[in-house]
Amino acid sequence: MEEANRTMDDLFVNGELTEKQRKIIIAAIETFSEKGFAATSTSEIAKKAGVAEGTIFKHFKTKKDLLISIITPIVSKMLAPFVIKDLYKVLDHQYEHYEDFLRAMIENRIAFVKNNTSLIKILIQEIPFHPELKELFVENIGKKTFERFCHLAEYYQKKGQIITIPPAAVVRHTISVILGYVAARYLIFPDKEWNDEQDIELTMQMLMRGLSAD
Amino acid sequence: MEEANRTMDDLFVNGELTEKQRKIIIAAIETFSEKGFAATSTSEIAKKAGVAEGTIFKHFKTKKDLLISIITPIVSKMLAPFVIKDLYKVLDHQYEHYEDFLRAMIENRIAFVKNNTSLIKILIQEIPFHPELKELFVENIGKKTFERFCHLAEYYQKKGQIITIPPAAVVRHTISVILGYVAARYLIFPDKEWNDEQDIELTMQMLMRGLSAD
Amino acid sequence: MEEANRTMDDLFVNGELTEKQRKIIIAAIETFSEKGFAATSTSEIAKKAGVAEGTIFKHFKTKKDLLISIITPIVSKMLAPFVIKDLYKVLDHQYEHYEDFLRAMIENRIAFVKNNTSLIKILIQEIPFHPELKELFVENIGKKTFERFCHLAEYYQKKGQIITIPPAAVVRHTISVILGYVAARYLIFPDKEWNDEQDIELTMQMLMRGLSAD
Amino acid sequence: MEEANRTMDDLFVNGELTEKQRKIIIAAIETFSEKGFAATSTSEIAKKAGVAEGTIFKHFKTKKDLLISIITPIVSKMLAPFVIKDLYKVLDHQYEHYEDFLRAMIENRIAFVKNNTSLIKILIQEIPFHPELKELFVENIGKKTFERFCHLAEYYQKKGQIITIPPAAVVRHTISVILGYVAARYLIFPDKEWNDEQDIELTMQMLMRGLSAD
DNA sequence: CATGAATGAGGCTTCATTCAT
DNA sequence: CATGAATGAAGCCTCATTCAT
Repeated sequence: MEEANRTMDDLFVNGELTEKQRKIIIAAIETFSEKGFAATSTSEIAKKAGVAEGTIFKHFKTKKDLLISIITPIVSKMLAPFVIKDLYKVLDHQYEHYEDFLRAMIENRIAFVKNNTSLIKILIQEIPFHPELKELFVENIGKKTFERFCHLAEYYQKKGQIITIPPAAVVRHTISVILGYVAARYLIFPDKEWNDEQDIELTMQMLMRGLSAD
Repeated sequence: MEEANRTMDDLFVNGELTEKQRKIIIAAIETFSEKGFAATSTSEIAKKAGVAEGTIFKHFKTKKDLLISIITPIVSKMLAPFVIKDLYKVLDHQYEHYEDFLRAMIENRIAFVKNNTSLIKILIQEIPFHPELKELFVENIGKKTFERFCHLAEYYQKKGQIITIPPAAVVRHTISVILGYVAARYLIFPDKEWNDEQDIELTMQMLMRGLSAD
Repeated sequence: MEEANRTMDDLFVNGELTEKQRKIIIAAIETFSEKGFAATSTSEIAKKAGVAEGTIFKHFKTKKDLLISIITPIVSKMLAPFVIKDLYKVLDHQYEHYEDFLRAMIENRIAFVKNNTSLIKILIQEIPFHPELKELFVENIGKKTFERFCHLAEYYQKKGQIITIPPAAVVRHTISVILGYVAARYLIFPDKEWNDEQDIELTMQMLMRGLSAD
Repeated sequence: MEEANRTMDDLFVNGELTEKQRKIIIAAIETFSEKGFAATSTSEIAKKAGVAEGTIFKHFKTKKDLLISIITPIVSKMLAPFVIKDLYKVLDHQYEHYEDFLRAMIENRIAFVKNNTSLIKILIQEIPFHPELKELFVENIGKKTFERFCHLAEYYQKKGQIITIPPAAVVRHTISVILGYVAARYLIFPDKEWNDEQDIELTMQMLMRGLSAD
């Protein structure tokens, strides 16, 4: 596990996981994200984790169970609560402008993606093939987060800062732009040379111009 | 095969494929996109194609060969030339405004995604795990297409229509917004109720405001 | 087919074999002797022979049939009759001494092995696994040839040239020595450097000393 | 496994082989020697060994691995050291005459062949098709053993007991005669009626007469 | 708790053989 | 006569999972 995935430890260390369980999960994350869930064998995970094959099944009834044990925390404990907390904070702090909020947001998201590359890759790869995961994701991110975000958008619309079109459209556009940048930067072409500060700045400009009232 | 994948037939029918080969490819596309490459068994494909398992291997040396035979055409024959031709057309027709170009573009892309949902899903899912595919993709789309797109952006910048920031940023932003919309609409939440015309209109507005000079 | 297997052509050309049949047989001999019967696929033979897979089965009902069609001639048409004719010649010509007979014999056998390396390899490899072949061989070589050889030995024993022990023992010993040399020279270590003339001379000496009366 | 292969147990029992591994090896030896390596299926071996097919591959990475695990011990642990030890013994004990040495030798070899018929059959059958095996064999037997044997021959030549021709020729001849007898007796016609004592005696006589000085 | 030998179902692939053209 | 597409049985091997130690 490289530097990049620092949060992972936070996710899986503090819990009531034993040392072996942690090793298994770490190994599984690494391998799943490299080769995909279906192409990863439990024996490979066992070897990489330094445990016996049987040990995996003592802790995770099934290979799929292991996948779910990996994905659930990101979705339900990390993404959702994270965002939600932030959103509350946002509403409390009352960022004066949508732009301020977005800047906080984008920083936040970038940090998250940076620290969880492997996990996010797994999430993206496996969601389409596992209905439970999809539901988990849609319910948490798709519904709760999206809804709150919409309220926020409305709030800034009422303040006259951003155009008054259906807030859902604002939100989707905002997410498109941010995720588009983050995905290109960290998932698709992580090895290209990037000028992070400038790129973010430009992206913010284009996004804000597109949304600002007037 | 549902309605949605109409272009597929264009891709795999006209060629010098025999009936059986076509059936195999169709079945493979369907299954790969539903369950993923690694989780699909050749026996399953054979059954769905109404063919003996051995027949698959008479036509495709390897299971992976089958995957490549499916993906190569979308990447090299469809996406790239498609876009490139369009870009030429664009330069010939001399769309007066970047917006006109974008509207043509977006329509074009939407049609393409609509008709090739399965293939695109496979492409997205499998690229991370197959270096050859990744290279194929990067070389064709990432390089050629992106470059031409940049030239276009510059052209409209010189005409004073869009902000003068590095054209690459303009292009990335444009792609983000378009792909973000298309992905959400056709790949991630195809079953949500959408108001296509309005959504596209709004997206275009936000995009154009973000990019227009002044 | 290299120089070494010249007789093969004699064996399979003159017969009523069509061109295709000959090509198939030549290809089969080459491959069988290189990789063994069981490890050779009919498709490989077809490719090497430049014919369609089906063509093989038009001419040889079965893969095994092809093997038998290859081996039978060496055993029944070549080895046996060859030897037998020679033996008659021997008895006619009335080689004065057993040694003269042996020298003729050894030359004869060496030429035979040299020209039929591939075929003999196949013969040796496959006989143990195919009872019909074994019987074919035992009947023709083991019985007929051996018997005649014994009569000859007796003949020279009566002439007082070789020791009077059971002729079968004389024959077996003679064959051991000759085959031992030939096998080492042409089958087992064909690539070692050999001093043919001297080696044969010495072998003959040791053999003759061992057998000569007194 | 019949009586005949008693030594096999010595070869494969004492090692650190588990019971299952032993069963697999025994079954493999039996089947390989009966039908040949290529014509033997792993499922057949499993069935005969009373083991699941997968178990074979837990212990031997590959079918070929199984073959090598069978052959290596005969070549490297049995033949070579056996002979070599004997040769030392020979030189220590200082057999007075080459004949004494040969008698010891022939007895020794016969016992070996008797107890390892199956293994030797496999060895002979498979060496031509597996370069690694060939090298293994040539290196151990062909080189080391042959060389030592030559020194011995020289030794008896100097003692004036056997003819002074190149020792290599003496050795090859000796081996021809002994192997010729042993092969005929135990491998080719094991079912013929043999008069062992007399046959050996006669063979020895012919061999010795052929080699003795004067 | 942990191990790893054992399992047998199933995966990919090859093969001898058939048959319509 | 020849072809080669098609077959399905069988081959080698991998895998998730179990269980006795």
